[in-house]
Amino acid sequence: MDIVLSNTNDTPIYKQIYDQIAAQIIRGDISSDSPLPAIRTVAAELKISVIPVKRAWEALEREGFIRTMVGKGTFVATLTPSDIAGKRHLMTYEQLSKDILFYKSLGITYSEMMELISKHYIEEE
Amino acid sequence: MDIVLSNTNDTPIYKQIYDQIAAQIIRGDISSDSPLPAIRTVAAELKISVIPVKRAWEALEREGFIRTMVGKGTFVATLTPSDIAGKRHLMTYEQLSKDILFYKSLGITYSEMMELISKHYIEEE
Amino acid sequence: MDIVLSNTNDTPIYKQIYDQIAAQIIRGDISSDSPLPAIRTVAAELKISVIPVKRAWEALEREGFIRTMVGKGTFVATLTPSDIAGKRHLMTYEQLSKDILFYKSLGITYSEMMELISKHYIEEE
Amino acid sequence: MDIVLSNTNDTPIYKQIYDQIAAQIIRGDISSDSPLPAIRTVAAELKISVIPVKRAWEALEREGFIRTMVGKGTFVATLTPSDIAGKRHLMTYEQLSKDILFYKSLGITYSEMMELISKHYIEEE
DNA sequence: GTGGTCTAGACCACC
DNA sequence: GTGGTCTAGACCACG
Repeated sequence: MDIVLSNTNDTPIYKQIYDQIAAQIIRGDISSDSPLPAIRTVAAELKISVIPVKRAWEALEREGFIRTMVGKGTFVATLTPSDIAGKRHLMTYEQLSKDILFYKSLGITYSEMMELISKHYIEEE
Repeated sequence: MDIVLSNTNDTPIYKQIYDQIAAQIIRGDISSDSPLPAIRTVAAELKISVIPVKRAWEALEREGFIRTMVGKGTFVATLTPSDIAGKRHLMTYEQLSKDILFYKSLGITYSEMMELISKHYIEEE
Repeated sequence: MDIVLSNTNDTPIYKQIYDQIAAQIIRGDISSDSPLPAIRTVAAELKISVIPVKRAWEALEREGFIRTMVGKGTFVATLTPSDIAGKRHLMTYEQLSKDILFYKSLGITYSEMMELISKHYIEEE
Repeated sequence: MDIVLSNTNDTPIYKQIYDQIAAQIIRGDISSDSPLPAIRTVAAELKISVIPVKRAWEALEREGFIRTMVGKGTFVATLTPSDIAGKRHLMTYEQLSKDILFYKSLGITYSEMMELISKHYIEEE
């Protein structure tokens, strides 16, 4: 479980956990059907309460990333490549459309956008 | 005052107002020194309380977009083109870097990103 | 009437007028019994409404700086040197005690205060 | 939380709270990272609405005195001595320069000023 | 439990 | 008329 939490960030803790696990599944860092650590273990490792971890797990289950088997633990769902592609699309689409609208509303043109993206992608490598 | 509020959106009302007015000033839709409608007028038009309007106005003043004269009203600040460019940069930069990090964490490559942007820019025209 | 108004300042206009005229009387720039310009004249010169000028005049009269003679105009009151000393004391005392309390609450010591004052008095000459 | 509110004072409640908390942090009466009471607790203790308390907290956060963690509470920021010195300077400088200008406009000389300060500092001890 | 936001109404100072 | 501040109450998200 490679999870890094940030306090300076205003993103809620449960969301940070959700995003990072979802990303790891989408990227294939965690493979289908592999077991996830127990909620309490994660909470202890991250030195936080179990509540946000539980909320993240619930969200992951709701979105089909993981499945819980009572008494046995939680496991990454059985995902086909097309499942993963679909989920990846889902996670990018919503935020992206919000952002694009925002940038367009500021009068950012397509070419300016392209330039900004390139710059950031290169800058941060 | 072209302001459109969304309830389905989880963005707070005052932030929606702030973003839209700031965008209008940045785009030049509202010119320097022109008066803004009274906060109570805006509140009435949008059928909301004065509080979120007031909060938006306060934020706009804090960021130098407008200036308030008690008893006289609020006015767009006197902004030079470079002022505007600076504010535009400020409003895009922070959000963008957050977003880029998010997309990269999902394993989105540079070319995929470019593709997504193009698609959205074209799609929504 | 040497009056300079500031919009950037959050001090109300009527108070700015009041303060400046009172200061001119205290300093002796305007002598006892000399006539003040008509309210409308001042308003026109300062390019503001008559209302704040009127409020300033009322405050000046209330504090004994000027007296109004209906149909004849307003005049600086007849002030003895000790009257002036008293008024000067009045205008400094209230603000000063507020300020001192504020600076003391921030843990500013007497010697620090002295140093700051010296610095500002010299700096701004 | 030693906060004393004044009704006779024309300073808004939220400003009084802000000033006093900021002063306590600057003086070191409240140490870095220590928790502040819940805004609703403070509101109840002071027998006022949560609004002015919230506004004070927001201003304190904006100025870097405290940091808020939703669901956990608010805490004094982690401040180095030089941070504190900087904030102290900031809070004194602006007000002082305003005051000095005011007193100078009344014809108060440097030596008179010094005398007044001494008198007040001694008087109120 | 915590903070974040909003409503509906009120009173005040300033122009 | 304008903005500035406050109350008393409510509902929500987060931990």
